[in-house]
Amino acid sequence: MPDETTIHTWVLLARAGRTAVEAVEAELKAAGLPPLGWYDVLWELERADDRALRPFEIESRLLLAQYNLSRLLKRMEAAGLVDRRPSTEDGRGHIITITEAGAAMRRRMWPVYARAIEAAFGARLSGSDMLRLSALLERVVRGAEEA
Amino acid sequence: MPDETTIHTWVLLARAGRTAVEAVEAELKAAGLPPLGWYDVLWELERADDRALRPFEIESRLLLAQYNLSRLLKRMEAAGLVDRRPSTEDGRGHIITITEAGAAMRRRMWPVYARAIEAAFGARLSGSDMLRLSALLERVVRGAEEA
DNA sequence: GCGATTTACATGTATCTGCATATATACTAG
DNA sequence: CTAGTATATATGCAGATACATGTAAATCGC
Repeated sequence: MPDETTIHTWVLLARAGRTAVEAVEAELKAAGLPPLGWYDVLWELERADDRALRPFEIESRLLLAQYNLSRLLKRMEAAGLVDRRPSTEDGRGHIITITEAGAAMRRRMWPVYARAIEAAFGARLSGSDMLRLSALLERVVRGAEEA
Repeated sequence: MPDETTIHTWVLLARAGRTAVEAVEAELKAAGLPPLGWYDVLWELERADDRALRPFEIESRLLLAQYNLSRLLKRMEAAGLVDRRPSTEDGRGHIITITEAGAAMRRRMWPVYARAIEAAFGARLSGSDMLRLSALLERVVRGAEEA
């Protein structure tokens, strides 16, 4: 059973994660831009080999539920930010690529995203504290991956 | 603009918070219990004076959107876990109290919740690291409250 | 090389959330 | 007082999410 400190820290972690994301989402929305999930997909695609990924690859990288990603990609395709073509190697599979409009959208989102991170989060900790936090969270996240 | 470490830490924070919550939600669901939000409301009520709070008080303590809480309370009332009566002091207001069934539900949820925290989170950090993480998150959360 | 299982992805349906707005009461200025 | 504004709560509607399940192709066991 967890001790008091662990419980308190867990609650803080949940709250800090939620408010951090909400702050960024609010800025994106205020700027008339799509939500964070769209950015994540665009970014994964842009840095992938050939700017292309299979849905199941995006799913595992972003820890999204399969049905959730399926519909997210449908919306992004409808918005013209990604393209979809059947995989030649795997008859079940699709290949998702980022369009030029998708890359442009990601470039428009980034400064808003970055400024929101700095304002809602970066400004609150010194560089060395940020490194300490990073190291601790890294261990929390890595532990979760195993399970 | 944020530096690389800040961005990386922000992403870790968002991911750690989300997976931490999801791990607990999954355990609650597997045990046939209501989601975390219900627990939070029950807990706030139980530790409040007279085990009663106005909706707007719950809202500010849990950082919930007003319309979201309104509907959450409706569901919990339908499930018999809370009671609602009009406020005598404020004609606009309601007073929410926890029922005996609500208190019993919270007691049933707690061990599942606690075990999930320990497994998904507590076991990954030593006691002293947990204290360090707590102190850092505290500063992140406090900063967010100001804004 | 064929049935059984697994993997990749989609979708119907129910529930939840967000947004805008409604309703009613309280407060405040003059 | 009264008009205007602010606060407390609810709700119609649209969009997003969760769950269960469907479809199709790949892989595995024998």
